[in-house]
Amino acid sequence: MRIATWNVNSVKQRLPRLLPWLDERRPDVVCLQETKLADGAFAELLADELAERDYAVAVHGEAAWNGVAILSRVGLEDVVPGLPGGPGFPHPEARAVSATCGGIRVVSVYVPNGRTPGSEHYEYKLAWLASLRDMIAAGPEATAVCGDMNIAPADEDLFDPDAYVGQTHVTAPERAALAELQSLGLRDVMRDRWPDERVFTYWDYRAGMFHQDLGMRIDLILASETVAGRVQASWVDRHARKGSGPSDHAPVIVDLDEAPDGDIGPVVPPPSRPVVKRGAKKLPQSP
DNA sequence: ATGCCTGAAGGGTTCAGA
Repeated sequence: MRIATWNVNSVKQRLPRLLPWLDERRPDVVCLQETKLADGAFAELLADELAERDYAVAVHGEAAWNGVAILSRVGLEDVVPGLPGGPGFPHPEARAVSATCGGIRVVSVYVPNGRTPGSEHYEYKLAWLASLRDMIAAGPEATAVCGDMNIAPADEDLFDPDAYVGQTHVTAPERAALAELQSLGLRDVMRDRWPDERVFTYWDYRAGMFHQDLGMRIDLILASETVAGRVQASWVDRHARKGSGPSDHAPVIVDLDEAPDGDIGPVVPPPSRPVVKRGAKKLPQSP
């Protein structure tokens, strides 16, 4: 069973990349973020294309901003939009959707950005993460929280830690909130598999950041013990960040043993990129 | 010059993203 998560940065704009990617990677479960479409518009755009590919769909979106979805070919039950009782800004936003797929409680999340440490939006981010933790704590053991956490778990997840001092995504309260979520027994399966690898999932569109591999690892698959124990492969699909019209995020893909159809899928793929010593690369400055 | 891209909304420019 193959699970993937991808912040597509507008599913409408990403359609020419998303559909071929589904056909190439053939994930069983896909968590999408930043769909940026209301549910009706999502269905109008994608319902037929996804049905052709045997995907059932759970969407929770809004026009223009945010929006999450789960696509599944291994069942889609007990769909819950949002974080019940969770905070808003000021109103609840479409940043989470949960469903049970192939026996796993799958949650697609788009954690608030936070904008500036100490701001209202930052407090909202922390409150939102606490609410997510509460929901996961009340759920079943077999769980996978997948999505754009908007937190780099450690300095190793940044191309240049110095460039992020004082910024969101790296502050102690954000990392503590993530650690609290993980303390429920969720493992960062990507980092477990590649403990010393330079591996990023997001690269700014500007200044050729991707081509210099100046990025961050903020898209995670957090799996409970029984799920993490089934991981056969875990990688970042950097190919999806290349070429024309990419999202600024790359998908994270995890393969579990015992796919429902008995097919474990492709053999273990190569690491996301060759081992490169972490350097003190700096963001190129404008003249 | 936080706005070197990109997307979206609503107009001909602003805001958000991380």
